[in-house]
Amino acid sequence: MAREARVSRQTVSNVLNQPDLVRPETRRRVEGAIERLRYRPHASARRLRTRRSATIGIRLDPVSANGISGSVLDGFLHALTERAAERGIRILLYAANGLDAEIAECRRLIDESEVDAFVVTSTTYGDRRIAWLVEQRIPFVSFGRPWGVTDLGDPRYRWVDVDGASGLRMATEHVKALGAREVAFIGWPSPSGIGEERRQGWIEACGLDPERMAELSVGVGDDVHEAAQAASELLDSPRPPDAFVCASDSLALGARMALVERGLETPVVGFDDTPVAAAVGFSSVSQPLPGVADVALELLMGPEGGVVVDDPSRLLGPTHRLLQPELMIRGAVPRLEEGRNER
Amino acid sequence: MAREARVSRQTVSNVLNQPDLVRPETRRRVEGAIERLRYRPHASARRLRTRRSATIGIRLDPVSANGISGSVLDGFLHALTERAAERGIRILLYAANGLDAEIAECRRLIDESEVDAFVVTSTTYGDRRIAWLVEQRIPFVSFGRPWGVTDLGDPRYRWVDVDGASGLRMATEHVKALGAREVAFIGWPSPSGIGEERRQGWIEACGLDPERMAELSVGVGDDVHEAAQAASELLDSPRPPDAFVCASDSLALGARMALVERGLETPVVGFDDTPVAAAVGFSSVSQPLPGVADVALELLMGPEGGVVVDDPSRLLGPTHRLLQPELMIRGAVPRLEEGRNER
DNA sequence: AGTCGGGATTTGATCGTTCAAATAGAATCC
DNA sequence: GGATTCTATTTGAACGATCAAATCCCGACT
Repeated sequence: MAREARVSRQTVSNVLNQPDLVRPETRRRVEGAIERLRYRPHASARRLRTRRSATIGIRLDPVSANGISGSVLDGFLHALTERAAERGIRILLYAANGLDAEIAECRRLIDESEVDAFVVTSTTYGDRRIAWLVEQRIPFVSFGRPWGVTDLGDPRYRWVDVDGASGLRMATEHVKALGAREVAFIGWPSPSGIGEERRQGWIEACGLDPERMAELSVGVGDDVHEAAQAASELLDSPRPPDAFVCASDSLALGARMALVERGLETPVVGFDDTPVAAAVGFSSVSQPLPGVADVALELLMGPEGGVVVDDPSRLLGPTHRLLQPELMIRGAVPRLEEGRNER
Repeated sequence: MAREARVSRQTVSNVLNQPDLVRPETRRRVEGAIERLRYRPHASARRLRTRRSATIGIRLDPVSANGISGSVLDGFLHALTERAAERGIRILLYAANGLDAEIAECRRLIDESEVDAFVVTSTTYGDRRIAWLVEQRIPFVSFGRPWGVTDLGDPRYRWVDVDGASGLRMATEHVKALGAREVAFIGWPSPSGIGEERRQGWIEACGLDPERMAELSVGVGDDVHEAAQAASELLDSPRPPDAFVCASDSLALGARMALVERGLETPVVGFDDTPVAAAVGFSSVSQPLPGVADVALELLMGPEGGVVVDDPSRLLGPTHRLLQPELMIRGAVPRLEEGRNER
């Protein structure tokens, strides 16, 4: 290769990595040779020398754990892979059963220099993985706030998340604009950071007095039938709500089925904009996954470039970001016979 | 490291890769040192020397294209990652818009020695990717038969798939065992290899005369509303069917909603056993994804070991396998109020 | 005793790249 | 004119592992 362009190997390397160091004339000659020989640098050799893998690890968690909203991780993964490719970064998957196994796997990936950093998802209260990563000074970013962590602003912890309260505010205001006056909220029982945050958005926007609010707010497991039952009870009560906003598409689907059963057209809004929402045709709050992926990479590597910044304090700028969701509005699909959606 | 165990670097390498070459006493000493120093071999150095990346590439396709059944790829990916890890193999993601972009990306991954092989999914009629991979002699295995390829048995093409006809046969027999006599089939319009195969299973098991069969078989887009409308028409006809078997969970969900609307309990069976089926509570044909992942790796690397076999003819044994699906049976959930599912 | 055989271990070379330092060449300065 | 500076390019070494060949060691055989 170097011979073909009559230059040294280092010049070839420079053309690829620091083109401005090379005289334009030489550069063209080398580029010509690269083209002719279809030369591609050997990734492993580069990694060995630079001591960077240019690869980010992400855990794929069990499908069963995700339910209908599994498509969120899916969409995120897709966006992340695309955006990372633009920076010359690869995404490596790993799987693990349980926290300890995951920590062990992360250790392996770092020790063997398979990855430079991790993207962590599905964070939980007092997540052990995160404590470990911080302690080991392994670069990572999490999609999801550190629920239960005292210092949300700790610069050693980089995170990006979507503002769920804002999402439910939008959802509530949307159904009110459609004419609803008494908007019910179906969420999960209290000890859920995400659920409580989403409920907060509804509280802020529903405009009901506290007593009525208590009547119209229910918490059930993330399950279609539980949600359907809860919705049924509300609908059969003396003062039925005239709209439902929900903390997830599973819950929204439950509400929707309760409504279908009664032949009602009451609007329902879900959360996560899963394929189910698109297929069934109800509105849903959509997380801006490409944006989340962008920000995640930015928090790891700065506004551009493909090198992971080890020390977050060198990033200049905040080490966490909260993004705004978007409401995907879908027609009410009054009767099944008339319904058609975009696909 | 080598010093710590008072042996040469090569002996350390042997302990790791060919332990039986090393005297047990020495081996123990080296293993002790490995433990003490937490030594882990550097993946890139190994890859550079061995000229193998021990990594398999797989494309993540756009979420929008998958709809409700996106969880199938998800589940497969998870199983594949786990199984590959057991063989010391990693899974690398890539994304691409369009066939040409995908081929370009594959070329890069191979040229830069990022991956040793590919797992191809979502195969289509006369898939160009596959022709290209075969021509370039790049090792790959596809999850999905080569629809439209003349020679299904071409040993240069390794594939694994699930027997959809068998799945629909099981589904049909199941609802008949529940007492159904006239089982309707909701599938996709003809020019779909997968759809036609699944229909075939219903044809074999439904036990109806051709004329009645034609009445009870409908083809619509993979869309909840279209399916609901088709189911509605059948239900409102003079001789309504007493069960539905469907080519996908989207279609099954549509049928289910048409039934809920009418307060009926007619059994419905879907395909792919997505989270939707679990959440809503209808039976569905489940693809054995861990098995598919196992077989895919076996076709690439032989019954065990972590080295991709470049020439399929050295595999001894068939280069393609058709697996049997399993029927996930769920209670009919007669009324929403009583329904509870496992999660 | 010397040689042979074979298992265990070591040595030297190599994979393909980038880093760091050296060199060559041209332009600038005093 | 020679020293100085700067740019463009080359050279030697190193990254950390494995391959292939060489060496060492020990017991068996002649």
